[in-house]
Amino acid sequence: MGNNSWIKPGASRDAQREAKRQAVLQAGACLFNDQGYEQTSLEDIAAVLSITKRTIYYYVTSKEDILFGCHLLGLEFLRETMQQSQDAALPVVDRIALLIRGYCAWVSTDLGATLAMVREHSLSPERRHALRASKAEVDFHLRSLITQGVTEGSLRPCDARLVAAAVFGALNWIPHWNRVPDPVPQGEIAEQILQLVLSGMTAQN
Amino acid sequence: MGNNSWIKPGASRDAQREAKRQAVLQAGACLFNDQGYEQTSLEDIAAVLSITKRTIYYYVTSKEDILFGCHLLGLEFLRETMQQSQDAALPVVDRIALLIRGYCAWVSTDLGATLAMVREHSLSPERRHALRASKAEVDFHLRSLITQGVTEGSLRPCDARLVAAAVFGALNWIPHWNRVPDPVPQGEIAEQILQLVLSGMTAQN
DNA sequence: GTTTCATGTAACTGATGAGTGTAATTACCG
DNA sequence: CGGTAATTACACTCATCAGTTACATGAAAC
Repeated sequence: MGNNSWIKPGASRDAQREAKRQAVLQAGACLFNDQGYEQTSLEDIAAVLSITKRTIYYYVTSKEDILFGCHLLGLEFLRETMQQSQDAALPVVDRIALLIRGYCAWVSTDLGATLAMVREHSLSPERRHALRASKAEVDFHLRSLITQGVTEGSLRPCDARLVAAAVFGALNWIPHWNRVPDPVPQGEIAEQILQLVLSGMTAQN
Repeated sequence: MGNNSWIKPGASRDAQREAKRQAVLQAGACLFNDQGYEQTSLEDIAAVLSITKRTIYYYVTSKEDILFGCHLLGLEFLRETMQQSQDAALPVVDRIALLIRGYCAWVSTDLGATLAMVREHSLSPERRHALRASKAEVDFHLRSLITQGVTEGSLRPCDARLVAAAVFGALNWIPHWNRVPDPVPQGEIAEQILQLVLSGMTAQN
């Protein structure tokens, strides 16, 4: 490949192959986010990587494969973040804060943003369902944290489903407005959202 | 047209023409939201209206025209809502509540949801910029309300730009998850979001 | 040093869908 | 009624783009 900076000379062929496959996914994610999935041709992705369309098919079997690959890989990264907030020893509020900060960082990456930016219509029904299930898992995780907080009294009573949807809305919307040029550092966004969803915008008494 | 329930027999030809044009936009918005803009063909829209593709071109000049028409018409409806929250006699918090409730109702309509669901890539640069300007106007409206609240002390100090983005994220995300079957009544969503952004989810002391 | 992997070339297929031309037909307004 | 507006039928062009074929070739592995 043209700018073959990602090739690890010491790695095995399989590892290199996987690294290159992920480079395709990464480039795809970036373009999908910028131009939309439908507006991105495989030639576009090939051009970014300085390879030919034919070579892309050496690593994936279809365009949909790239999109779904982005989703799978993205969700893999998210899973790491989610696990930090599973630590039952921490107070619920801290766990929610961990989740929000982690999700915010994640959705600010290309692979994370793809989950929030590209709609599911271009996937086959099976893959669409699989994807929805994974997303529901994340959603359910926050919901159960909220429910737990309400039960133990640290959170005010609310409809956990709707509040979780609102929080994920605020987070998923980030890549829609925080684009180049001049993106706001992801950490600042996380803190503002955290403050908002934990304490609201109203001044205390 | 097939199901010509929208034809007002008493109306003038021009008024009927405009009514039918809006029926095209409405049908387009509905399909765009359901299937995505790219995945919706003009034949699809024609089929919903029980007319032919050729007839659609009697009312619009291009597919992009339909999308942009949805945006313009949708923004027109939003403007009514926005004006309610302009009433300077009301407390800032009440004005924010009016805006959130109104926006929530609006984004739950087909024409409103299109603004939040369909990305701008399919529009010409000029139209894209015009659209962004209109959206920025709405964004700026909430920002200035927040700034005002912070200045007068009714709202806690915060980055108005980021908080407004978070609120609109929560709102714009609604049509992404609140689909048929089994949609949550729009009013319930508004109340939960209001409570969240005004007071947060943490229990008071 | 030869075999397998990786990539390029370049033309090709096939499907899809936007948008048009034209003539004929139907509805309806004055 | 007569004329104009609205709509259909339908064949057609044109562009784009995913995915393929077949062959050549360079590079790394063993």
